[in-house]
Amino acid sequence: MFAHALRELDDLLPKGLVPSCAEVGYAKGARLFRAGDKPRTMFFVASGEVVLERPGLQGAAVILQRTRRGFVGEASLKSPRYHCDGQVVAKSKIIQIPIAEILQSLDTDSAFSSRWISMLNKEVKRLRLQCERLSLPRVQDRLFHLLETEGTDGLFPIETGIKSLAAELGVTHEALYRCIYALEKQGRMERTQGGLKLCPPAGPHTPI
Amino acid sequence: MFAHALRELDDLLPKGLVPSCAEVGYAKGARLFRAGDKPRTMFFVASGEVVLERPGLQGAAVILQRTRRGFVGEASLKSPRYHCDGQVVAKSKIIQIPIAEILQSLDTDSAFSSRWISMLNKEVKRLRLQCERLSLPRVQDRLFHLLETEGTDGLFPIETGIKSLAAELGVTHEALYRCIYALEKQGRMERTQGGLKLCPPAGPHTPI
DNA sequence: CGTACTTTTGAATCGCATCAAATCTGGTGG
DNA sequence: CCACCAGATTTGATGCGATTCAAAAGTACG
Repeated sequence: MFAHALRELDDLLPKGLVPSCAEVGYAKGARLFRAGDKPRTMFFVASGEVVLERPGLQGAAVILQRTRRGFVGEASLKSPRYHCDGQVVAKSKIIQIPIAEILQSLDTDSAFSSRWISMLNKEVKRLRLQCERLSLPRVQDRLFHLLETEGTDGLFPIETGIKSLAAELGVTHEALYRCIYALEKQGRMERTQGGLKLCPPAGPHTPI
Repeated sequence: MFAHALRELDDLLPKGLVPSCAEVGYAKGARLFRAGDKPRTMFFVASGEVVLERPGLQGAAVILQRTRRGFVGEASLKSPRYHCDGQVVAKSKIIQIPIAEILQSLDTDSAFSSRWISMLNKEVKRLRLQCERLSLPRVQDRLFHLLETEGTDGLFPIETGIKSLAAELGVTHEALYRCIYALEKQGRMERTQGGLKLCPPAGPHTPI
């Protein structure tokens, strides 16, 4: 059994697989794996932050994925070796699940296989939303898009602080702060206890 | 059997399922489905462009996904109803596959199930890359990221024109054009016949 | 040969990144 | 309990780069 926050893992994995999992703490700067390594365990970031990166042709590192919560590189589930490095960039707690056992369960447990597909479906959906969001040129539009798609009734909880939210929106925290302030002043948004709330647009002729 | 471009569908689907598929042409403006409809067929965009959208709280439509090639809303595979509209925004050819048959095959054909998972894995990988790309603030960085991650040896084919590429990068076509021009002038990139090519950085001390 | 679309170029404006720094916060050890 | 430190939050000033609007030139297609 994992902590409350990890209910999703509990619900996803077959009961028999849970005992094989381990929750490991990592310090900032640790490395989960290197390019070339053979994938043996699947990593699920419970808290903290992990990036997958590899050196680019232009010298600078190219970031392939940045995860603050969720699986890292499920796509390597069936790869013989990693094509990138897995770096821990903030103090993290990470659940490790043996890949061999996952693969075997996927083959033999069709209910698990079905849940796994559902999980991937949800992930695909979420990522597409995020892509559309990041395509919006202005911070304000990205924020509205976030609240409208990920919030519940225009209410969106901020778990990990504005800075982290800004990173998710692909903007600087300064820009996000100023955007929120401006929207508050216009009465289009409210900062509530640990969250953001959308105010209904006061349409000139809102029908009853 | 589908056209050459659709080899991937041929390879993915079980043989028995292919005859149930239909390739349908759509005009710009057609609607594939509405929010509330029950999903009955899966859509695979062979050419053209489809968007999934729904009205946002702020009035304007919120785009959930924009597809020029690939599945539209696989994530609705197991949903009882659509939560958005599927609109054809450019003359398109779309393959339709009955959902019931897919679900049945997934349950009974574990090899197909495995291929389906691999397909989703690839999609997740691709989407994560795109998210990272869109998080980069400057057009130039997005372009480099694209060439380094999706290109082969720094060579990237432009199939559908600069305008479409610009949309994929989340920038205006004007900005993209100017960016390419500037990089060419600096000798860091070349426009080749129907594609872009990265020039190796002339490091001050490149070892032989 | 005209029409629709893409490509290309220009000019003006605006929003965000960037750099800097003050304030606030929680946590740590003296 | 207080002094201190690391990190997050907040505010300010500046410049760059992208959007936006406009329009010319090129191109595919019926």
